Amino acid sequence: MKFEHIKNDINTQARTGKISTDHGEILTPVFMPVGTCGTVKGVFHRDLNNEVEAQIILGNTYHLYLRPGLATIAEAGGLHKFVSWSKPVLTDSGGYQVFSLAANRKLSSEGCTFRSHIDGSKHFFSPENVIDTQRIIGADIVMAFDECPPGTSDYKYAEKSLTLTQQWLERCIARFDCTESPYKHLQSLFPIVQGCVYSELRRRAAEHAASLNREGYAIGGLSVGEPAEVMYEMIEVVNEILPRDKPRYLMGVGTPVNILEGIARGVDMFDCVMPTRNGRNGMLFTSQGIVNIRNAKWANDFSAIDPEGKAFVDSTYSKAYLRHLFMAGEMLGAEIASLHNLAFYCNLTSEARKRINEGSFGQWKTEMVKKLGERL
RNA sequence: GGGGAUGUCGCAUAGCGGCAAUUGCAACAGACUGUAAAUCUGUCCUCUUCGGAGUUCGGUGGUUCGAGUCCACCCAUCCCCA
Repeated sequence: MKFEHIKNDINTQARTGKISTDHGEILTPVFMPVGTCGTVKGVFHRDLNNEVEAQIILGNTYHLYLRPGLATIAEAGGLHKFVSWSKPVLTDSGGYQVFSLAANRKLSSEGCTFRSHIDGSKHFFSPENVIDTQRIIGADIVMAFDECPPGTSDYKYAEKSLTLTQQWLERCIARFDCTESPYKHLQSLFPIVQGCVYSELRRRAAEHAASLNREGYAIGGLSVGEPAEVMYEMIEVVNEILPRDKPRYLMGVGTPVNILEGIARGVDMFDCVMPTRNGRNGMLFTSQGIVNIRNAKWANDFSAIDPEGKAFVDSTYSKAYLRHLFMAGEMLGAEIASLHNLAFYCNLTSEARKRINEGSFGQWKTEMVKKLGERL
């Protein structure tokens, strides 16, 4: 993997760049649709390519390991082939599931024992086997195995958690560097900077990660319950330290405004379930702000879903029709909303790239944040 | 004409002397940030200063401290036999 720095914004820390992988190039800043179980829920790959213009999608180690299982993925020749996606893939390590499925797991310095949410079966993840698993899945970008503490954690717990994450990171790297892709394409390992909401811990984590000299870095453990302002502050602290010539990935974030604020602080990569999950639940991110399409006020609004939207669904279908689909429980509604939201997100980052390259990012960002509303 | 059954908050249901009244659906609103989510939460007779207050279970009377629940008559609907 190679990262080429293209342009720095004049007024902010925003920058554009190009990541080159064996499965193609990624222009940054980029939004990466989440495809946890080998599918971006409700969206055809064809539409991810042509309508959303997704450059890379995510998969999840925990979910794919449990189902369909590594044997199937290996026999298929890796995840790309299994799911018929020829562009880059990034896999999350399962660290987030250690957090979100906390009730079913037991942490130790060795790793994490957990019970499957599918059938209750018992499993064990260690930094080593999580790397091996991601090798088999064949992700272009592989994430370190980390612990993602809640945003409300106290300093003591956050520090302890960070120490564990750092130990796991070194083990991940050791394993990664003595193994190779079974499919002969290059893979890269990104460390994850933790440290909760504590600047001191974030600095410590960023310095440690930076010293390990990897091809890219992630900022994890944000947007997990802390106020947005605190998240922005943590991004600033970390990006001050992370090397400028490597891509920075803010994990799991966020709202359109979060993304713009992240870009302004030097973040290059984002992923979030919001466009798909909220879309399935009837919430649209549009150029005119938030639309809860199930609200009665749209019942007879025959205007386009988003007059400024780039995806075909935006101009093809009306708000009234989309509301009807949701009220009737028709699955096409969720599909249209997911496609629209993803296109909105990817168009937002695409526009950000254009503005940064033109030198007008700062002003545009301020206007967009105002337009999209404080809620976002 | 004779016999039987049933009427509860939009619809459907529960309710068998202490009830503003069960549950489902519908409706209305909210939440969702490295996906255990096509999910979840709240409201859903009227008014409310969220403490309550006022009117309800086809209708009218009655029994009772107390009636959606028991009794009488009436009205409506459905079924069966003529």
